[in-house]
Amino acid sequence: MRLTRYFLPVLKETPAEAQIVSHRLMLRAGMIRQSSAGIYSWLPLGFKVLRRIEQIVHEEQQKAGHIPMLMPTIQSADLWRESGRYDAYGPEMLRIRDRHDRDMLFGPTNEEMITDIFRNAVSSYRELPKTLYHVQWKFRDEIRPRFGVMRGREFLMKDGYSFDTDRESAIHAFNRHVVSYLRTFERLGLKAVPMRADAGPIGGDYSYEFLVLAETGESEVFLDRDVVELALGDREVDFTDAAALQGLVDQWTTPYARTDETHDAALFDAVPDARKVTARGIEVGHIFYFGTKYSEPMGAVVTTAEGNQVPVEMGSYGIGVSRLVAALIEANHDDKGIIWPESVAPFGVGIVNLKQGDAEADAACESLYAALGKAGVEVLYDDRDERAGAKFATMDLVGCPWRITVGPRGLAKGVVELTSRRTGESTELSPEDAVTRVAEIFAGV
RNA sequence: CGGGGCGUGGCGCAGUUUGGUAGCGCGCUGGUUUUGGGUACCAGAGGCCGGAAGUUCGAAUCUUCUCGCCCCGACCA
Repeated sequence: MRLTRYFLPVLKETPAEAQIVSHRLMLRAGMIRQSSAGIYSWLPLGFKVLRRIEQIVHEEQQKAGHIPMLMPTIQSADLWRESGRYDAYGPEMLRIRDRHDRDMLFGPTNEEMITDIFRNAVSSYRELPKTLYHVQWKFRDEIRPRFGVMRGREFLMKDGYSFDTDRESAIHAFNRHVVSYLRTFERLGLKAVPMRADAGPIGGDYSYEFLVLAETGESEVFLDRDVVELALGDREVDFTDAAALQGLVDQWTTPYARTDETHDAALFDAVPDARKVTARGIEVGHIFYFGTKYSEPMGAVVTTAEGNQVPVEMGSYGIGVSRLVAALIEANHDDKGIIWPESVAPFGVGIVNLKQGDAEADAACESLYAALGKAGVEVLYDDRDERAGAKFATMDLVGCPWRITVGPRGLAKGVVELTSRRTGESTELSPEDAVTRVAEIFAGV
């Protein structure tokens, strides 16, 4: 993308309303604009990142055997009256009325709707297990929206729902989610830790939340260093192997890891001092196994092999997709701007033309731009007629992980400069080698 | 919802206490200059001061009502 043809309204100054770093940077980098309290438009750059994250979430869900679909944002109140949540949910639910005076609502979650779909279509244990999911906009009328998309009212969430005949199978579904979430967050370049959680209003007896570790996180977390050091890496995971999954889950959930809300000082004290870690985190995922909480009142039953009718065992599993954009920035920034991990960067590499209008510099940039595009790398070419300083500042702000700097001085020596946004390290190399090098970096992403 | 604060050009702000008809920086436009980390100078454009109703000869400024936004708290992905 050529910057002169893109829509990237960057701000030199920080808008007054933004308090936390991710909100500031998202506004300054032209990723979002507020539309009203807690509701944002996603400008092209922000939208690109949002889609990148969504794509990774989809891929990892499907690797785990979960089935994508899409449910509507607007739901009928009747379903919620069946589960009893229409009254229980309170003013956080945005209630609306259609022209026929029917009570509708903008969905804050989809348990009722998916249960309804399920009960109308499935009646035998033979069709189980199944896990369905979608990525859809939700609305929760927060009392006080804040921190940009971190605590917005409208937000993009991946929510999945598992259906199983018995508890054992349901735990397997739960474990698939634990491991697929670990993989998802790892691919996003984040360190996320599952922590035992209170089930909260969604209910249930088995619940973990996933916290991304970031210095500016909203909640205090207490952990055993052992869990921080765990990583799946390139390990192959067979999601159908219940025992193997249980092993992985145990590995991640046995070491102490709690948020301040569920923190147990006595248990934490049992962790050797050298391994005690106190940090800050941002909740980016929450998973629940809640059994028959919805299937029972809503009559979602299947016939078992023995001929009995039993309510299905269910779980629900959320990832805050739009919130992840902010969490990624909280975990990856410096005082100049954002530093995207390669896996989600809206543009993998930026080209800075130090002397726009100089025939040689222009030509060198054009051929780099074409070659990188051909190599499958997304490029942001700053072809504005701006000073070098302005171009560097913009590139740093929007956070391209790599930058190629092209100017007459270097070209006279036959080199351009390849710089890592994260480390600031630069190497001079020929334009051809720069393309090769960048292509290598992104080949594995 | 309780407590606090703020609405003045695209952004950041001053002016409000002591009413006299709007100003600064950035950005924007044109020009000159400059050119390896947000260049300097010149000349411009752009605001019915969130909205409504009052008080007054006169309101950004005082009064009342209203709308919006932000911060702290309880709540949440």
